[in-house]
Amino acid sequence: MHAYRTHTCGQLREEHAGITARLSGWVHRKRDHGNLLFVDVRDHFGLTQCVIDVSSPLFSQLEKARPESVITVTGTVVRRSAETINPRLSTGAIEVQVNQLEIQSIADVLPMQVAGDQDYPEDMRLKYRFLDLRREDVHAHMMLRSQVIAYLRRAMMDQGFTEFQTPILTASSPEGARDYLVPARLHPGKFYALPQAPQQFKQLLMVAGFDRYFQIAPCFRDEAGRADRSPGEFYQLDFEMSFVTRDDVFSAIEPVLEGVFKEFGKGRAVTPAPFPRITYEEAMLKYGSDKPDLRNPLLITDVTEAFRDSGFGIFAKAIAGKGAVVRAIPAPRGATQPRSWFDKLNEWAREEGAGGLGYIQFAADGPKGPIAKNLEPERIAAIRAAAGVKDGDAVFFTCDKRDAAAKFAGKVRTRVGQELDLIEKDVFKFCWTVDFPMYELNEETGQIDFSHNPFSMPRGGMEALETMDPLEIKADQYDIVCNGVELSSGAIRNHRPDIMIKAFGIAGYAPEVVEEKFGGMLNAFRYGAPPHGGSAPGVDRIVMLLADQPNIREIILFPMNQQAQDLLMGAPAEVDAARLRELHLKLDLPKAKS
RNA sequence: GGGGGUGUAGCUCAGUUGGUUAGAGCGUCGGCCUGUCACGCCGAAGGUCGCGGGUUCGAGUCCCGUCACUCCCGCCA
Repeated sequence: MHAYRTHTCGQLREEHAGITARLSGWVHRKRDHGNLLFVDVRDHFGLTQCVIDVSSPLFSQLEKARPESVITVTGTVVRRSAETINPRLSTGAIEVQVNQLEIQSIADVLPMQVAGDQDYPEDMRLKYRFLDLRREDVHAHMMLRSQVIAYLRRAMMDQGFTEFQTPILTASSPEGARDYLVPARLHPGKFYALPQAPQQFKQLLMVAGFDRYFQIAPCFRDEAGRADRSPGEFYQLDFEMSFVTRDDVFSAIEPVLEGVFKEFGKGRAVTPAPFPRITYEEAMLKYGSDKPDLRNPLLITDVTEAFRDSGFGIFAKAIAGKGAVVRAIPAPRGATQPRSWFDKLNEWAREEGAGGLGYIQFAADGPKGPIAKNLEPERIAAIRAAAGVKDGDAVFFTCDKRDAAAKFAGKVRTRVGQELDLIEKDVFKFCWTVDFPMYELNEETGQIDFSHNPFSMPRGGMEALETMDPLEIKADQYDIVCNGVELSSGAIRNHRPDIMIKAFGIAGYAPEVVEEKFGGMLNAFRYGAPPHGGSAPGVDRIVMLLADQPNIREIILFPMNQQAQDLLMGAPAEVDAARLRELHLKLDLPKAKS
């Protein structure tokens, strides 16, 4: 039995001419001239053209091998004549003249082609993922993913982090998303939960004195998918550090992120560390989002005062009545856009659920548009100054309660930036969003709720909790954002039981409840806990950005569809009655739809 | 849970105000072809037009319902 191959399909060059080589791989494409047959043999490494003519007894055998059959060919490597060299192929200077052939695996007629760049429906690609993964682009994305993860591991170790595996079968988390549950056979009626993140474990590792931990961590959440969000499971670069301030966390992770985007960004510019820091408040005002896309040069400004008690009744009434605010979004050169452009955006605004989208055009012969007619000239001048626009520009307005106006202004900013082609290209722009509010007012209940992570340290610690208006307290919490994509959120954690009980008290939790729900963590913090903090950038998101893919399934090997089904393996699936009995489970299914 | 889009050959799609036998490209199968590399040329097979109901002399086309996929909202500390 000989070896399957002497070379890979991406290996042979002109200097190999004259030798005998054996290649194994898939029949990528055949070009059958009747008496002369070219076969491109493909493997993980590349493509090599093999050639055989009708005088060979193997000719008809090879002619019959369908695309994607697996074959081994042996033959002489020959230099191609000058006019037949294929410069687009790394092996294009040579070809292999076949004199032995083995067919290892015959392929049936394919449900989807591997060669070529035809699009296929998502569900077919997932069902035949093994074929899809053979395709050049998809294959390359998975290699990129692997290389990114290898780089992240090295970079984190270089920063002094140690990788640990934390449990997969663990306890249900009391807050956050829906857990995936696993029935515990040995404990009837009880369940394990899959971790939504190794949050508590990594904090325990800090208490245990490991100083700097990281993990390419699988995370499980039973929530709906999105194009950019995998349903079910995803991976984070989870890390945590002891004895650190926010600045220490930033300076540890910034070089890792800058490095991975430089290494795999194909020459695209990357924000150099240190990344800009934007407070949550500033982000909501200027960018209309807590994840600002800094590639977009447009900045939102507040122009509420220019409309207060003004002649433009709709806004003036909203300001006086429900305390609305007005935000201005500049549209450079917008004054020269036709009426239809504004109508189109206005229609879009209505589809987005806004009342409409007001605007002023600053034309050479004066302000124009429905708002300008009803607004005093000095007010228009004030808007113009505030928004920082000049003749020839336009300004859009959103008017609503503070949060809604800010968020919609953010959408307008994005839309106008796209419409006017203002978004910078071929660049990765990073920033930190910092100082998230610790609490927010629940509009339905009137109660004060945690705004994000209840385990973050409030900025100002116990003193802030005791003296400040809860809605004014900031958490020492931060998001890392790249091109408007939230890569992760992190925090300096609250490692003090007294501050934690106080913090939960403000959100309406009695001390006994906190003890009952988070006793494990609290207990650990009572025996000497270092101040600590960390974050967890999403690996899938990083690879998506690097691969420039809008859909997360393009960069995951075996993704589930939006309904959280694995079409290839047939998961989830029913289990037989014996298994259910063993687990002490009885099904109580919803009535089938008739 | 809610909203939008899509659904015609194995795949990508076209299909006119509702009209007679529903088309093209890729793929498959057969024939021809000794320098192609998306080989070329000739031919063939392949369709319950997602499914169900309705309107109509007549439905791929219009209406209602339903299912599937996809995108978005909710959700995702």
